[in-house]
Amino acid sequence: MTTIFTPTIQPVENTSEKGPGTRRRLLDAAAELFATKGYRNVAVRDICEAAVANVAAVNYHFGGKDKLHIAAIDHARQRALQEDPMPAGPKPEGKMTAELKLRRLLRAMLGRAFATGPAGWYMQIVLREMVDPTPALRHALDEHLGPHQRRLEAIVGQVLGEDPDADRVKDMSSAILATAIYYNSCRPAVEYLRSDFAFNQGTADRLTDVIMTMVVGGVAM
Amino acid sequence: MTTIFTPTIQPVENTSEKGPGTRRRLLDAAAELFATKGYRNVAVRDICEAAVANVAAVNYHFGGKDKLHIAAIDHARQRALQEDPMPAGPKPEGKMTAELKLRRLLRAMLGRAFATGPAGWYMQIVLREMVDPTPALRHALDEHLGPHQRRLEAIVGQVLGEDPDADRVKDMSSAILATAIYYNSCRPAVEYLRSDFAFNQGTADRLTDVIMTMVVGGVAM
DNA sequence: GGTTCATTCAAACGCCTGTTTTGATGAAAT
DNA sequence: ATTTCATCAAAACAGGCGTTTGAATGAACC
Repeated sequence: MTTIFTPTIQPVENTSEKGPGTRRRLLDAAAELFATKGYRNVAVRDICEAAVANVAAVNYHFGGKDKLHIAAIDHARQRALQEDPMPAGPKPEGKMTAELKLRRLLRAMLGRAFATGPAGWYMQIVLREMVDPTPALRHALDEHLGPHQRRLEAIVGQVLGEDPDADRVKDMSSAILATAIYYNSCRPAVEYLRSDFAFNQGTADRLTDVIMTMVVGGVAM
Repeated sequence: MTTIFTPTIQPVENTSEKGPGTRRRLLDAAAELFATKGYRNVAVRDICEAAVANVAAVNYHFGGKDKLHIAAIDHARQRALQEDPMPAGPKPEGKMTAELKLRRLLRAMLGRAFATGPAGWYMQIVLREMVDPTPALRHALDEHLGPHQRRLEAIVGQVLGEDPDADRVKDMSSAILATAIYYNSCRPAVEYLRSDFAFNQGTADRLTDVIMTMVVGGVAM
């Protein structure tokens, strides 16, 4: 029984020339489509067409649409981190005030919520999981959104000078997350309700200011 | 050509005994299922089974799943208003302070976002339209969420003492709406992220306080 | 009794979905 | 030269979907 020891041969992922391999093209196409249209609104055939691959490729490389979904979530984070390594990074956060830390994290969240292209896929695909859960919900919360939310709560706790487990801290953190979700997942509705609303980085700056004044205003009770 | 004048005979909607007619049962079942599971996650067969009706009934009475969806949205408002006529009603709002008006509106939004049963269907079904638009999006925004949002912006404008069209007013109003959407549309994720979170009216009270302190704190700049 | 007509029903239709099958391809190993 | 094996591709598959069909029902009206 040598088969047990065959190391499932990681196929070297085509480090040669002639562009990325099929597996990588599927991950890119899936991440983009899942992020922009949502898991249930994207057919496997759409992904394969976008990736210039055969319909059977998804099942061959990933074992099913759901497995590809989970892989695409992790892949989206890698793409986002290599394009925009801003948050979570061991930045010069050491001596920043809590308020500045919060401002930077909030700005990064909104920046990604507004971003188009690979940098925006990650947040879009994870936030979609919250508003319309799929079998990948637990993975997204355990590996991605959960840790992020705890980091947010820790900073908000510092700003408010309260225990990170206090209801008030968690409620305010949720309000911040909620705003990111809103602009990220309700984009068509926002564009219809506020026709003058511009989804650009300047707006992200303005919203950062508004929310920061609300949070630090909330400190004064 | 007498046919022109036939009044499309409103079938009296079965005012007699033996329970509501098929059309009404379909509307109730559709409103509940669309609210709890979402338009795309509910099959016409599910609705008909819940309404104890034949599969063809939806097309006979409404002309298609999409038409039933729009009718169910309007029906859900009627059900909500007759169960809980709180918001929008010509209450003694005349002499209230702007802050109190806002508190009452916010409390009503959160109450409905948390509500289970017919009173909660309306907000759930409309907010779902924002995070996962369907062909009924324009109807939901024009007839339901749009007017509500303008009312919210008017009150926030009064609280902040600014023009209701100012960006700051609209941004804060959006943050309030975003919070309602969050607790309403991300319920499974919230329950997983905050296992101690209770979806009850007491929590709605607490959240009302938190958000109010953030908004009025934001006044002080 | 006969006619009309809104309503209900079982069955089927056509389409789209994710998945599987079967065989071809081509480079690497023997 | 032959075998091996990961990869790809075309076709078919089974199931679910929204919708349509055509007949049966049954009360209202002449």
